[in-house]
Amino acid sequence: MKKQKVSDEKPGLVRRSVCPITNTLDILGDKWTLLVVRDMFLGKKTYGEFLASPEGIPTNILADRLKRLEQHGIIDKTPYQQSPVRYAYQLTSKGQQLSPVIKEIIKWGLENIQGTKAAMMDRNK
Amino acid sequence: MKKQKVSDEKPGLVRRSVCPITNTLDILGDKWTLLVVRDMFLGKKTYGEFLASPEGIPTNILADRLKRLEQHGIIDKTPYQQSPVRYAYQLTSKGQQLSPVIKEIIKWGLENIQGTKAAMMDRNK
DNA sequence: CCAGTGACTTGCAATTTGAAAGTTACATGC
DNA sequence: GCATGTAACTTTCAAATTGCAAGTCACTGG
Repeated sequence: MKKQKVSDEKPGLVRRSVCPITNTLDILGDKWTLLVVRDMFLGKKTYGEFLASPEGIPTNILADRLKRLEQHGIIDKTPYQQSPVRYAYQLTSKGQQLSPVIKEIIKWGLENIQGTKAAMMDRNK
Repeated sequence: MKKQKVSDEKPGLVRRSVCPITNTLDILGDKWTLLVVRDMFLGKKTYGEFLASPEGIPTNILADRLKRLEQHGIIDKTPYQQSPVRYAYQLTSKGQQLSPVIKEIIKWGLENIQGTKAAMMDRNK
């Protein structure tokens, strides 16, 4: 029932439990993070492309989530041009391994929430 | 019989998009909701049992999440005794269908977050 | 009558969210 | 040269949500 500090790791990190679900939720458990990951599976790469998604993520939230995903090694950021510098984000292998999670969430949503559509998950659309 | 879904849009419902991921996150996308679902897969049934989990969910959050899960038809609540009345929560079939989602999250967590352990997901513990 | 238990509800401070506006660094058109 | 545009953020601040603690309610058992 006690929250434990992780002995060897990053100072400041408080682990709620050793449960893999709990620890995954501490990284991905909110309304926006997985939508950014979804967009990257759909081939989107830039800040502007993420902003353009239909859900309308606020700019400050997007910046924060990109930073956190990067810190957790789920995505990485590289400049794809200089003058002016522009960045491309992409999934690391850790991020790509989220594919089965995303897939099962899509499946559950389509089967259990009326009005959801698979169409938008089509990459060439 | 349980009450049937209405085909009309619910009055308070604001849909961010038709994406199944988005709509799933609007129900389950936070740090606590899936932990309650996890506990139910582990056989826990009562308010007190959920409270006793190692993450230490606050009482008001637990009450709120149980209410929301019930409203979304993912769990249901029945009195298992009278005088004083005591309630048991259980997953509906909609809730049980979350099993593959949970399974993939556990898998990702175990493979990608150091210090997580499968042990606690054993039912007879 | 009093303590204890299970299932909540309430109060309130702290944290997080989100809408909008501002910033930085260039590029292009007039 | 200057205004406008664009991409990628950062800042501000009110509103909403979270989380700790305490309180409530309906009993039971001693």
